[in-house]
Amino acid sequence: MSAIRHALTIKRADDFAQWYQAVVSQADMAEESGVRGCMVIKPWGYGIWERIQQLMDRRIKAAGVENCYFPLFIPLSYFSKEAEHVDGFAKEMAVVTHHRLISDGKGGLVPDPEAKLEEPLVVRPTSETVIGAAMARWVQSWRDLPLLTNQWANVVRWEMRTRMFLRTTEFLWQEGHTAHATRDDAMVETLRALEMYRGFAEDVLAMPVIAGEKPENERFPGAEATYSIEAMMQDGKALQAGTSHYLGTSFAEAAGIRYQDQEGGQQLCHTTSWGVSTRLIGGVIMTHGDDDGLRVPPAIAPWQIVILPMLRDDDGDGALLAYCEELRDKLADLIALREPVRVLLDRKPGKAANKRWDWVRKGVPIVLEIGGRDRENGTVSMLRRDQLWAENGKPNFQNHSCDGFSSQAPSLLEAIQTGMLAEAKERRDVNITRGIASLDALAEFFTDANQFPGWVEVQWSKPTGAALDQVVEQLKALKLTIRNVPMNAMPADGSCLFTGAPAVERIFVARSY
RNA sequence: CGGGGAGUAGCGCAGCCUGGUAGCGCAUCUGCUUUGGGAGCAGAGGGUCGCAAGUUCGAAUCUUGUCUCCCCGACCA
Repeated sequence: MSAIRHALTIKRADDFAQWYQAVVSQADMAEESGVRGCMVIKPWGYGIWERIQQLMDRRIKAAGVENCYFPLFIPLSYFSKEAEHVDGFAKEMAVVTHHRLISDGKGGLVPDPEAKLEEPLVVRPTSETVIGAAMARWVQSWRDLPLLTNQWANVVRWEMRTRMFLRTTEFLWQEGHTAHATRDDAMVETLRALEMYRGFAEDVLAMPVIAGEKPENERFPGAEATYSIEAMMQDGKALQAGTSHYLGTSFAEAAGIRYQDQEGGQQLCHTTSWGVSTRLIGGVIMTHGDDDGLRVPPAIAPWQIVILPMLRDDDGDGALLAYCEELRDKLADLIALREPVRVLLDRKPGKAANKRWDWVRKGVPIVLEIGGRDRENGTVSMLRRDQLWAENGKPNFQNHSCDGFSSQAPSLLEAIQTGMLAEAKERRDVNITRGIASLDALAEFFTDANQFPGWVEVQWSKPTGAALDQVVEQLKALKLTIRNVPMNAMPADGSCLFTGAPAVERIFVARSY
């Protein structure tokens, strides 16, 4: 085993943070941009995002939600209409104050004082306010409801500490915004979006998640209820991978989103918002990556199968390439995971054995290396990314007849997809601990010696206000946070870990990103 | 935003303390030999040392400022 020469030099177990960065760069997903906290997303990383976008967009539209696009700039005054909302975001907003530059006389440029904006524009950190203003125009009658909109956009939050894909200053996301006649309708939509995210994470990203409600202290600024999906990373930390908010009527009140009901009265709308971002890619890395780099679930792999011809710069190359092209065309006609198979014939110069490791680091599900002998015998030499190493410590190549491989390719890709989910699910389940009943026992469990503690499910009495603040402080001392209250948990049957009062529900407690 | 570390060739680094106009490995290019599994030998190209001021005859090296990245903390939908 120790003879294995891994494709990365840093291992997960040695330094998870460094390993994460190595995957991002070695898989050629993204790089630094020179702009604080902002990244350049390279073709492989962006290709994964495009797959996520495409499949998520399909689900959004299937729910009757329509795409729109709203401005990047939001007048500052829009924010001041909702007090909690502005408090939540004030500290991290980029502000545009001028619209022209002039020479500073020293060869540089400075904002022209003459060109100061009357009202500063905020670069959107999220679009509730500007979309709310539009909704106020679009909704007049009960017949206009529900109003179901979504936008794919970039947003900016001036975070103090950034990490590629997980928390960048600018990030890409989708934000759904809906308006409804009643609280019940809005809650149904909030939970529909949550369930959409849960299903997407598991079926598409092969990333098991816990869907649940966030505690009061973790709510979106201005929301009445916030729900999240939480995924467990391989270091045992939790990643909030998507959120859905029931906003009540406070945003409707701030923006004036009202409708006339069937009795002729004016009513405030109940609104929701929900989003997932490029952070999902960080989740995929930390769920599926290994000591050889990324592993991309087939559903979101820009290329699912890469063919590497073993060219020798001689007369045989033409026939070999023709053989590979024929195979590529055949595979591209197949359907796997309900879409045409995405197969690349990599004709770039270089030895197949070298290019193989680039694709391993990128995490392509299947690599086919094909040489002259394969062409003569009608075979392919296959390497599965999820079964990379043979017991002898060498790459685990498997030989198939060309026809045999083609006929199996769709089911193979589907098996890799479900296998990755099963593996991640098992790892998550064995790293959830139950039965810890006191704060001391919790502290004991999360000692520094326990390198991969995972999550703990505890029971609590759901304190609010100052009592909740105290709980949050106690957890903070242990570097812990409440992740969420899982939707489908067993009913509580014990006492509160924090207060000793009878417990009312179960919550997950963990370290988090 | 506080504490610590770092920015020198595409990538990874040495040189800096004790100023004298730049070096190693990988990658790249050329040639030859190899080649069914991350090739070998020989040769070559490539850097205003993050940026800006200052000290100096002279700055990668010393001083100050600034930008960016990494780690820890605070913050964080």
